[in-house]
Amino acid sequence: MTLSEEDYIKAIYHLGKGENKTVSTNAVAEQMETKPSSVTDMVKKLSDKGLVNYRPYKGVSLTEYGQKTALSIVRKHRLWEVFLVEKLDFSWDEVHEVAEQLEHIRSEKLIDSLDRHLGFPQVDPHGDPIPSKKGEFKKAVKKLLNEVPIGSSGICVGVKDSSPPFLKFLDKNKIALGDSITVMDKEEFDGSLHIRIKETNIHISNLIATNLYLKITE
Amino acid sequence: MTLSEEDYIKAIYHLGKGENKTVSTNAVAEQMETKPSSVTDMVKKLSDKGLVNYRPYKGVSLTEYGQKTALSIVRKHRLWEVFLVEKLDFSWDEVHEVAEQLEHIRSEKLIDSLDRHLGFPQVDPHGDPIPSKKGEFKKAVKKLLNEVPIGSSGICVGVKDSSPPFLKFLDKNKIALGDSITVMDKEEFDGSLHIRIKETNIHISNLIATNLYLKITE
DNA sequence: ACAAATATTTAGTTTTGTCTAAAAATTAAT
DNA sequence: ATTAATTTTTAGACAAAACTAAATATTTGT
Repeated sequence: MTLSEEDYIKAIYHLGKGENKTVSTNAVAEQMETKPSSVTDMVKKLSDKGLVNYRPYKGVSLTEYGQKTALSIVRKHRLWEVFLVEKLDFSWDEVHEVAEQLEHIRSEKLIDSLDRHLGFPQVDPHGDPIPSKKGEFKKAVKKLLNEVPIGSSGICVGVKDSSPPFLKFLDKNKIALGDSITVMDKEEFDGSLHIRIKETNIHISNLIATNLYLKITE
Repeated sequence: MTLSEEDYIKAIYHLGKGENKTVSTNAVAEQMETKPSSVTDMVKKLSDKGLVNYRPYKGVSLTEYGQKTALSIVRKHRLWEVFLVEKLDFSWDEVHEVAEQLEHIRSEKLIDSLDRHLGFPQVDPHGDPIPSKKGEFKKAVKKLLNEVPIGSSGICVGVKDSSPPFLKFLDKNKIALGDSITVMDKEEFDGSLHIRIKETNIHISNLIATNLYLKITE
């Protein structure tokens, strides 16, 4: 597998949203920032190698082997992201570019050791699940905080309202993207929530909760 | 800089033994496991880019810019080696292949953070010095243990006598390749040495000391 | 259902890094 | 100091991965 082949496999995987959908040549071209004709060429090669199913004009999907390959790349990418954030103090938004490079390093021992070194993390800093060595992993969904059931926890991944007052509120309450949040309890009366964030419990209104996105793994 | 260009720069650097010697096309070809004609092509390109001085039939050497580049690659390689051994429990002889890949990762922040994370190590697991960010570093020399002055320390990098009895002796005394050894004192009478290895002091004969190589940084 | 719009593929180039075979320069040997 | 041996370069080809422009399918709108 060349670097380029790996990038295509990953692109097809992500466009299929983890589900193994058939995706169009154009979609792949856009994702890869390349031309559709280049995609056609590459997809033929990947098909010859048994990594994808390709029917001209009809699109492309991953074979079982292709999926395994994609999951192994995703696993490496996400483990490196955890490493960068946990061990090297990278922030949430600085990790992607470097992980894009690190995900291509070939060494099974390296990845297994890294996994152990990090304590076998289940999710990356964006709340996305890390596939196991065998390629198993939980699905992640994005939900508004007010829709998260009591007892569940997730990673804060975005805001619905991005007005300065709201962002200022988050800042004052030390709520940041990438933080892990657990819903401890809900008040029936006003829909306000008791949440736990970074070892402290706080109480937030329903309005706040309807403007914060969490990523939850089931 | 492409991966291949980086590999050539590193090869020229290593053939020049850290000193900036002019090296032959053939020597580079052998080091890179490629053909001399390929080297000629690449060396012309590197010359156009200002990384090497090249005179046809006369050989090639690094420019100042080329040396800077080489040192930055060597720095990355050696820092990753330390990481693999110290943090991921790789053994002495497993690190090289993986570090060859990791040394090409491009991110200044990554390397600076890694350096800090590792506690700004001065030498890699083979006892070779790690260039600073600015490209400064101490020279390393390989010496027999009996030639090491009192007070100096180095990394055990090899044996002169590799007979089973000697290796058994080393094993029994918990002396292994990659260990850091400090010479605490010498006995005038028989040339025996008091050395410190892994937090314990032991006493070894002169004969043993004449068969162990240390790498010392001045 | 047919023309127009869009999506996809084909054909022909380009660049990078490699190779082989042949030519030229350098070094060594008598 | 010539010839022989070795080293190095040149010339021409090839594979990978990209591109452009043209041709061909498919989809859409009326």
